[in-house]
Amino acid sequence: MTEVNSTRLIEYFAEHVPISDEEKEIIRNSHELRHVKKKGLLFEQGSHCTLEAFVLSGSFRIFHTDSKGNEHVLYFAFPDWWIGDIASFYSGEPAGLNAQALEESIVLTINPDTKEVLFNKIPKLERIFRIITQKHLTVVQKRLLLSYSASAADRYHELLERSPGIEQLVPQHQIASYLGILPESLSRMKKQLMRSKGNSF
Amino acid sequence: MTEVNSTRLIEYFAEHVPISDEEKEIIRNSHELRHVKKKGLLFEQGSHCTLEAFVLSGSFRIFHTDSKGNEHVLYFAFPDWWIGDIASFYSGEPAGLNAQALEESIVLTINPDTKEVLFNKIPKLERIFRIITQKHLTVVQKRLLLSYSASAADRYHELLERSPGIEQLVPQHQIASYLGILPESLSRMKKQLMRSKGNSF
DNA sequence: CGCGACGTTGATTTGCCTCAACGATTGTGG
DNA sequence: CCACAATCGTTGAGGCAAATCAACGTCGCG
Repeated sequence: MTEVNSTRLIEYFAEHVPISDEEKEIIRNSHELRHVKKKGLLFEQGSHCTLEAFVLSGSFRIFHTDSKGNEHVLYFAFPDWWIGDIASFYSGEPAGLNAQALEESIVLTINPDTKEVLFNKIPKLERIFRIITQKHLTVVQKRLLLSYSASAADRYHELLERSPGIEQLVPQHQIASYLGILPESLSRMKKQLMRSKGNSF
Repeated sequence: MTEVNSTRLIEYFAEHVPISDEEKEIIRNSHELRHVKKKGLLFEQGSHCTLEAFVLSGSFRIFHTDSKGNEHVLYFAFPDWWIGDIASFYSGEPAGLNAQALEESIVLTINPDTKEVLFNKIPKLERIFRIITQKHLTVVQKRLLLSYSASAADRYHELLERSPGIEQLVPQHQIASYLGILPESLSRMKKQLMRSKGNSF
């Protein structure tokens, strides 16, 4: 079972660099299969985040709860995505993020020590994670700049372009949270957009 | 001359992983020393960003100009920082960022092809850049969440804590730009802060 | 000196928040 | 299988932080 499900992760790595059979075995043995129930938490703010997870099936929201108790979605994760709290994972500090399953989900997890061993055994994996992290960084940088320069409506359109079909996958109030606005505001915004779009016919 | 100045970069790498004399030579030969005049641009929005630069002396602002012509500072860079437009550097797409020297500055630059060769010759450098990128990512993620959850005043305090002395290094209107607000708003905010702080004595 | 860059202040507007109430839908325990 | 609660989206009234537009003083510098 585990072997079967690790297959997707191996394929994923192999898309970046060639992986030998021996290395595949090492990768398989470094990860653990884990089921997460709907609304189940993979890691939690305040506790040490001791895992990074590769999503095999299902979906997650990674969010932060601020001092006023409000939740802010940092990103959503779907199959082939990695989730984790990098700062906590590598430093041992308490996590600043939560990862919650939006539905019944299956992931492959790895802990910090095992990941370090894995990097030592297969150094070329460092390259893959460098590239993944760079891609993630460019997206977050773009979102930061948009949060300064663009209206909520513009950010909404940017999200829809970058993640088509997102509206069918996550409830609207969580999209609002991702955009940094309240559900009420998104609801009003959509009404406005419908009106101006509708009028143009 | 070049050798002398490359020293800091070698030291910087050596803080992460051991570097042999032979490798030092490779690193030296991969980078070019470059002087940048005050207000000079290291790379520019719309053109392919063909360099990453390690700051030896001076300082930079990395900013984006939006469709309305407004500039937004993504970050400031000081000695020991890397600057570049990752997306453009690796993909060849037009850059979305500008890098401008705030003062007379000196950097070491590397181009994409040379960097790839460098990674092949010294694979353990991948690890260093993975770690650098991760650190950068955590900072940007935190700023993104703060832009949603915190007031401009809170973001201002966060900046001062994370970069003490920044006010002596960068003009106030550029700090406002970094915070995502207008210079007028920062000015008013500081007056307010002075008042409430002053009153507590 | 004169010009441009920078910071300040004022008056007004606006995008989004806050608080509150209310249907519709989902799901769940009795 | 129904009854009730929870979740989700919508709508309204009012408020606030920051933007906008405009004017003005100061400083540094070619």
